[in-house]
Amino acid sequence: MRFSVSHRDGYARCGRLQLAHGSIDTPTFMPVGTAGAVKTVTPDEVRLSGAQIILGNTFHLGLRPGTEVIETHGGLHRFMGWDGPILTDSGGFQVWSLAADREIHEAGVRFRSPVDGSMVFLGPEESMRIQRALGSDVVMAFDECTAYPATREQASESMLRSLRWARRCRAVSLASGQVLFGIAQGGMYEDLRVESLARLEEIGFDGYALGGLSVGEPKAEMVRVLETITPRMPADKPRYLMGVGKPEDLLAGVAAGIDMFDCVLPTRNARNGWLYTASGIVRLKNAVHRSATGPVEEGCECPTCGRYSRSYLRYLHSVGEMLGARLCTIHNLYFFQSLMRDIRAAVRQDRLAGFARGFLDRYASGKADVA
RNA sequence: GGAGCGGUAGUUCAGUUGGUUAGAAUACCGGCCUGUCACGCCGGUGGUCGCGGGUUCGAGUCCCGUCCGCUCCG
Repeated sequence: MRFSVSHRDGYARCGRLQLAHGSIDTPTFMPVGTAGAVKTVTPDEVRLSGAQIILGNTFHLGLRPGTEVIETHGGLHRFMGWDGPILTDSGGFQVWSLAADREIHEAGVRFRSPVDGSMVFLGPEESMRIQRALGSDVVMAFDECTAYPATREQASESMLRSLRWARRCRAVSLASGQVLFGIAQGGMYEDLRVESLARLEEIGFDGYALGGLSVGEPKAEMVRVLETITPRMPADKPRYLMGVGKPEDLLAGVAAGIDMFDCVLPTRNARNGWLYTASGIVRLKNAVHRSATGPVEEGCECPTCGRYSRSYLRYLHSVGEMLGARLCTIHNLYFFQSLMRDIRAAVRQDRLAGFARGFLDRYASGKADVA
């Protein structure tokens, strides 16, 4: 792995991250392909949107189809037909979001498999073993995502456990070319976050992530933690804000010094009829688009906007045609990637603050959802 | 011509021995979705219970008449 920052604009920075399966421009947005697929679209379509790296998930892929199947293909890249970089989430978040029937022990977590209902166990060593088999470029440490709200004691205990687990993850040897990122926790307590980060650095990781944000806390809380902690993350390593976010969050994250983001919003929202545009969100379900012959976004260069009207997309969505979900996903992926391109250009030219103001003005106008 | 069954939300239907502001699903309208058990979740509008009488403190529910639909028998 090689990471180089080529330019800074305040805390914001742009650069290049070289991984086993290719290089990516940072700041970057990673589409989520949890179960070995960016839902509804092909790897070629993902690539065409401008995405350079995608996510896979240890929890889901380990449960089904299982590492034995993926290993017969030589790893996740060939299994799913994506030859670019892949980052795999460790499964820690799933253990948190699938709260039912889970028991957290020092060794790891026992929980009910959503696949067949049996009790399964996942801990740091298991997560590393699975991610090694998947062959992802970036392996994430197995952590415990602290719930919100959490008392200081809960946040501290959870953060310290994640730290002990991080040390165990680091002790497992990965395949050649794979790099390991540590995840800072600490809830909304800044001093706990600082401690988490410092002790992760002592262990030493190839990159550092902020976990446990955008888990239900008020936006101002997230921004506060983001802005105070990010500048204190190691400057020479990639910084990853996990699970975020909305366009406005990406701008806030980059301004604070984040290099990597991932979020399900562009893909999930597409399936639910929300389309992102520079002038706000187009809610396809709204009747104003019933007979709208124009594209989702005037001037958008994505394949969807090039050929299809809002009226047609609304119709496809309303009747549940799969093509609707595909076309909307393609547009949203394009939108997020082109936003990141614009952000990188702005950072390179020392005008991120101005760009953000202009973007947010227009984006918040809500003009997109009017006839 | 006779008999039976059925007419309740735009649609398909529930509505207990007659008992408060008649429900559901779906459709329609709107809101939400942040390391994806998620083509999902939440909410809202919408009905002179075919029509007209009657019994009753009270009728979607019981009685009479009438119209419409389906089935069967002549």
